Amino acid sequence: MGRRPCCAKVGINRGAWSAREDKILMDYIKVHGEGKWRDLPERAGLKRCGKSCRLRWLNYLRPDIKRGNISVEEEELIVRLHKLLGNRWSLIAGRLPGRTDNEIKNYWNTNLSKRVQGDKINDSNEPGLGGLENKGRKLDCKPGIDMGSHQVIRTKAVGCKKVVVPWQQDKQMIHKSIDPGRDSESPCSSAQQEDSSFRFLTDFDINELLISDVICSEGHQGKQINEWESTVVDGEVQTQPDFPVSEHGAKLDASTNEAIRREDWRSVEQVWQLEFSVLKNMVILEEFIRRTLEGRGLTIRSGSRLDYLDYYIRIVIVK
DNA sequence: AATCTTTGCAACCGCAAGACA
DNA sequence: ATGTCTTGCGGTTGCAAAGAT
Repeated sequence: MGRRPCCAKVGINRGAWSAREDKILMDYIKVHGEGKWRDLPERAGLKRCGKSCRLRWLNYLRPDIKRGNISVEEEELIVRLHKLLGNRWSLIAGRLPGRTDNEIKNYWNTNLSKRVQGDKINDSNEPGLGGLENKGRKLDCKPGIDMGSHQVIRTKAVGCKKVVVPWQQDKQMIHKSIDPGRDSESPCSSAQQEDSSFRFLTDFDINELLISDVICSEGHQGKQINEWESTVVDGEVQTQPDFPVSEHGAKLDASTNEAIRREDWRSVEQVWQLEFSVLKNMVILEEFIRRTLEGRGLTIRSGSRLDYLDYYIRIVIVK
C-alpha cells in the first residue's frame, strides 16, 4: 500500500499567499491551535497543501516572528554559529529569537556566504588586513581565520555511548565508554536514557571546538586558569566565581557534593553545564581539566547535549 | 521609456526521523 | 517487526522588484 500524498495536488492554490488566505489560516490556528497540518486546509476552508499552511504559519504568520533587518549582532551570531554548525539553519535560528530558519538561510545565501567567501580570499591575499569589511559591515573575527574550511559539529543527538576526552589530543585519543547499560558509574542511567533530555552526542568531538572561535577569545587564558587552580579540593568540586558555567549548574551545594562522594551520578548529573556561548573558552577548559585531574586520582566523564535551544557540554568529575 | 539582467525572498519539493498502530 | 503518518529540515525554484543598459 502506497503512502497517502500530503495533499490532493489538484485544485490547490500555489504561489504567494493572499491576505484573505492568511487571515483564514490565522483565525483557524487561533481557535484550534497548530498541528494536524494535513487536515487543516480542508477544515479551515483553504485550497492549500497542509505543508504550505505549516510553512506559511511558521515562517510568516506566527505572532512571535521578528520583522525588520537582521542586526549587526544577529549577523555576527549567525556567522559564528554557522562556523560551528554548518548549514543547520534550524539550530542557528533557535539561537535567534523571532527569526526563522528560512530567513536565516536566505540571509546567509544572499549576504553572508558571499562576504565570508570574499573574506577568505582577501585573507589569503592580505593576511595582515583580514579583509572582513564589506557592505559597510565588519564581522567580529580575528584576521587570518579561515571561515570557509573549518570542520563543523555534526549535531545529531543519539544515545550515550562514548565521548572523546579532549586533553588527550596530543597523545592518543581515548574514547571512554559510558554506556549506561554496562557502566554503573555512568551519569547516564537507563532511566535517564528514557528521557529525551538526556540524549548525548556520540559524534561530538570537543576538539572540533578548538578552532577559530577559541582564537577569537583572546585575553582569558592566563588569568582564568590561575583562578580555577583549586576548583577540585579533596575530591570535591568547588565553584569559582569566574568559572564560565551555566547558572543552572554552577552551584554545588552540600547534598551534591555528598552525592558525588557516594558516586550517586543521578544526583550529580548537573555538576557543570557549560553553555554553548562559553564553549569558545574550550582551550581554557581543556587546560583547566588537565590541571584539575593531574595527580588527584580523578577521572572525568563528559557528554554533550543538543537541543534546539540548549547546547552544553556536561562534565562530571568522578573521584 | 523600454528591455534585459540581477537580486532577494517566499514558497515548494524531496527526504528523513520519530511516533504510532 | 513493519508500514504509515506527521512533522521538520535543507536544498532549490520561481517570481517580483530593483538595477543596469
